[in-house]
Amino acid sequence: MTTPAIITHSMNIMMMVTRTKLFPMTSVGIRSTKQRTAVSAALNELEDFRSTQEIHEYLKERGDSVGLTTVYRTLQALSAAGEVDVILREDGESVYRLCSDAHHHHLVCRQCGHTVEVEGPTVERWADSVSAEHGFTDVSHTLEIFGLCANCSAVSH
Amino acid sequence: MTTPAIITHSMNIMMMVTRTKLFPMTSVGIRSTKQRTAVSAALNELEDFRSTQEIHEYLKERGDSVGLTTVYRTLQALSAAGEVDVILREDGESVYRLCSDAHHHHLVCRQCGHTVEVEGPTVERWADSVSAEHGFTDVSHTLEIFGLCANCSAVSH
DNA sequence: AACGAACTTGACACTCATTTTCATTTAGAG
DNA sequence: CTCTAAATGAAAATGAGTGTCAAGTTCGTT
Ligand SMILES: [Mn+2]
Ligand SMILES: [Mn+2]
Ligand SMILES: [Zn+2]
Ligand SMILES: [Zn+2]
Repeated sequence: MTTPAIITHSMNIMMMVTRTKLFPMTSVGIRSTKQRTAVSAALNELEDFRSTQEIHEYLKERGDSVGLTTVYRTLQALSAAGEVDVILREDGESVYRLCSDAHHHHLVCRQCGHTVEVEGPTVERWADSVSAEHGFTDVSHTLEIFGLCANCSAVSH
Repeated sequence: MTTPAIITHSMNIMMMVTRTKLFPMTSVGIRSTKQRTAVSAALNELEDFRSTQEIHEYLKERGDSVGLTTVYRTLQALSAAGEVDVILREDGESVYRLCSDAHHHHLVCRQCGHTVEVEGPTVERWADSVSAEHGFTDVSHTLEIFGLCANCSAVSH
């Protein structure tokens, strides 16, 4: 009953297609450029959260060199548009990842960066009710779980 | 049935006493200095999360001038020792606060900084179980709720 | 296909929180 | 009191992110 490799591969392809997000050029005045396309492509290929500098480096190695300033601007625009998720690493650096559309949180390996999306309807309700109890409005929350993934746990004995 | 001012004052004193935490000088080689005492005193007086620079400024106005580098070092040592809580503001700057001992999270006003400690046993269990399901070990989590406190909500109509 | 206004890019200078360096001062054990 | 490891703080360095602006590109219009 093991999942055949071929199926896993197809699933990966499906996931990539599902994850594809382009720079939001829908509204007037927003233009499609090869730099924005390259950044979107990089996010599409990278599985885990990456910093602006890492994505810039990735593009350079890949051949699609894009100015660092442009990578900063593009990632910020994508996150402002809600097309990518951002989290602050413990050192305060912002890292980006192309995620699914639904509201979710992350389980992040602090060793290798491996990321799993997780949902918790109970947590959402708790956050809403505790906010309301204290009269807070216009609330948002951040919730991330850091640890060692199964792989990294095994490696370190 | 309004709480008399005198009682409120006593309660504040009690809270201050309860909240008091000094720099951890228990282990050998750790010394008690007037700078560390001053930083602990400032944390004791400040209610909300404050940045290193804000605490440095507060000490200057207060008369207990301490070098900025020393304030950085002291706050980092206190947070490493678990004596104070630290959270990353959305701009990536670290802010510190003297909190209660028990594990808890925060409801933070993004306008005025007013902070409320909140607990959520359900959330803790959820975080543990979802981590276990994915084989993660050595997990920790961050969870903060940002919004506008009742006061700030009222002010902005 | 050519035009041109608005948008975009990227090299470079700059900001500012945090870290490093290191000469000087200080806590506290003996 | 003396001595020395620990601590301080002024100054320089670091580095992620931002502002500037001349040059390049996109795309609707002609
Ligand atoms: Mn949530
Ligand atoms: Mn918790
Ligand atoms: Zn891992
Ligand atoms: Zn407020």
